[in-house]
Amino acid sequence: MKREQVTIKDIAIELGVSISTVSRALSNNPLVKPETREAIQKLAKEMNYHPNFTALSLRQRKTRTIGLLIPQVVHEFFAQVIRGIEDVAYKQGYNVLISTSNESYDREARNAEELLNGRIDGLLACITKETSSIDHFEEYVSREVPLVFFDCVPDDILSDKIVIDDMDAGFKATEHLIKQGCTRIAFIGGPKALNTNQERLLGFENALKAYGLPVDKKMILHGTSGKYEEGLELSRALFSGDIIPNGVFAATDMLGIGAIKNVKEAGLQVPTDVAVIGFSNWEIGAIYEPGLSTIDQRGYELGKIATNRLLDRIHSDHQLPVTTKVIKTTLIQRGSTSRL
Amino acid sequence: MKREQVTIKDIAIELGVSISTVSRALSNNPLVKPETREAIQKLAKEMNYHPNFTALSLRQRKTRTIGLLIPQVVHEFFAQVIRGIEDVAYKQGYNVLISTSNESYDREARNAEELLNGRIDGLLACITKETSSIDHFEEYVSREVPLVFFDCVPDDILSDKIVIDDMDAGFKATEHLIKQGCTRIAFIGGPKALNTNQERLLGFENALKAYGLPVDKKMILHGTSGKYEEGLELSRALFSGDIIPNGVFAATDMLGIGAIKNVKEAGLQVPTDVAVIGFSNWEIGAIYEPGLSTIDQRGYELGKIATNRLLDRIHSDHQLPVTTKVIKTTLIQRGSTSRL
DNA sequence: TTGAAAGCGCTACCAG
DNA sequence: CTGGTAGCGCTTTCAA
Repeated sequence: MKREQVTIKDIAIELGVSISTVSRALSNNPLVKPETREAIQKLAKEMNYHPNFTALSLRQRKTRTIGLLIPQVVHEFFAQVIRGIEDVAYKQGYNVLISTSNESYDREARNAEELLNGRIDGLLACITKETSSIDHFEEYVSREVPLVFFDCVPDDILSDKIVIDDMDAGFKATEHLIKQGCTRIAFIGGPKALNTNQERLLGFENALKAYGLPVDKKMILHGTSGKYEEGLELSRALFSGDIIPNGVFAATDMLGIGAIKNVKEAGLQVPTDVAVIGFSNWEIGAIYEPGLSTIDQRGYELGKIATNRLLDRIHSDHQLPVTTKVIKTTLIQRGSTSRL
Repeated sequence: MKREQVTIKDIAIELGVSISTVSRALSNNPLVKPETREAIQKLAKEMNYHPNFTALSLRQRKTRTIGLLIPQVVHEFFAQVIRGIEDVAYKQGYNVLISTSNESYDREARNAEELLNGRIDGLLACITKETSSIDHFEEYVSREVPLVFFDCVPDDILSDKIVIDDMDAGFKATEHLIKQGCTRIAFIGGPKALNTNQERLLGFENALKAYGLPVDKKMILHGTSGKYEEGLELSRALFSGDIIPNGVFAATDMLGIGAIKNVKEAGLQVPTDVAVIGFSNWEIGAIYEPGLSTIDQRGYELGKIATNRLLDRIHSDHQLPVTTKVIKTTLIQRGSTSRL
């Protein structure tokens, strides 16, 4: 049915030489006589020869493909990460095989196992919100298949990790609110169990303590999705309590925007009555009114760094020591916290 | 260095049987004696055997991988498309190899050629804004490698295409503005050469004509990026002209939001003075104030339909007729056009 | 019911 | 400088 791909055998027959010679000629092996080589290369071009990728992979035991395992794609942060990965991978002639778990632990585990069959040279992974057991990654470690985690990483695994300094970022965000004169600051975050979320909260609490402000558990609320609607709800709960906050640190931009919306609906002014800072630096925050102050999560850099690390590991002929790289974030101030 | 993957040969040696028997046992071939089969399967599990993907691909001449060639990932529409593709692909046991062209024609061409080496079973592609020549896709057609275009598709190629009905959508959007009482309606769009953009403009003009409104070339402006900042600029140009529009059809949501922002800054009210409708139904439009009316571009469905079509083609043992599927869009009305 | 052997497309070794 | 051959891991015919 389908016209088959041209193989070196076809070229060899056509020219009456051996396959070995064709193979050598095509890889510019100097042992081949120049005329022979040119004739072969010319014919190869004419016949539209492309080396068969699968055969090459099998032979050389490498696929020039890296796997990417993430919870979702419809997410500005992951999209940025993918762009970083693609940019580095493309330059080095690698392809990216994408596998989304849809925030499902089972799908993540299944995908991770399936990719462990020699089809990728290494894996970049970000675990889901609900991932607790990491058995499905242990075999990468024991088989020494290059594996680099980024952003949401498991604690107990001997593997490279690239993360942003969530605690430091949480501290900076909270400190910023304090310096803008906020005295009653609330935290609204994503899933309680998520390690990035925990770190941001820790930074929040540390900042309050550092500046002598009380840490009030009633001012700390957790959601599940980290989305806009949840921001609205959590904010409603917050502003119907005993103590009305005058500052809110939201662990995601969408929560932050939901919070602002609620505050405005409650007849309060942002930032005068309540200052709000988000987290991630999504495009929407710059466009929303007022502009949302936020922490830049640097997805693009994260993707690039993780990929470079993975490729280093892939190309290294000896075991590299396992490292955890922590990336510092930057604070972006916009209208939602500009009180002074 | 790395601990090798377990192969059927290892199992065969361990059990003192031939590799053929192991192969058969693992594929549940009924010819194998039950006890032998069970012993083999048990050992395979114990040894953590995973069939080598590359060897399988080479042998069976299929990779269970589909290629995806898109201009960018940091784009809500493409993210939705990818989600649709992944969902269908995952269910059918296919993996997705992603290749972004970064809106560069050269990179698109290079990627397309590189993927034509037997590493994918078929390709899903959306061409870039600047793609004119499509030589790099012709070989897919001549070699009968399954190829399905979606969204931005080339005109002159004998290949499946899945597109949304941009002209109809443009008509609907404009008609909606007219029915809301707009009489001087402007169009702001992306690159003039982009076929989706042209279709939307055509629908716009048709609607004006159908309702007896004049088509004024001064009220039609094109940009290059389709982004927020461009919306601001185009809108500024529009509102500093002789005729002040009371309705704007923006060919992307970001252009629409830029336009709204500019209108507000100019001291006019949305939707009372100027009604604005966008295109794509990005999340930001629902959150922005006022909410942006828009056309739902149905990226998720587009991705699903395109993938199903591609897989049909991959699985079919005879040449399927080439089809173009046109998907109807739906209008979503929000505050930015609710004048009545 | 099992084994031997060919072959998918390619590279690399060993002879000549 | 060139050809023959083995082998990457697997399936599948053909023989036994």
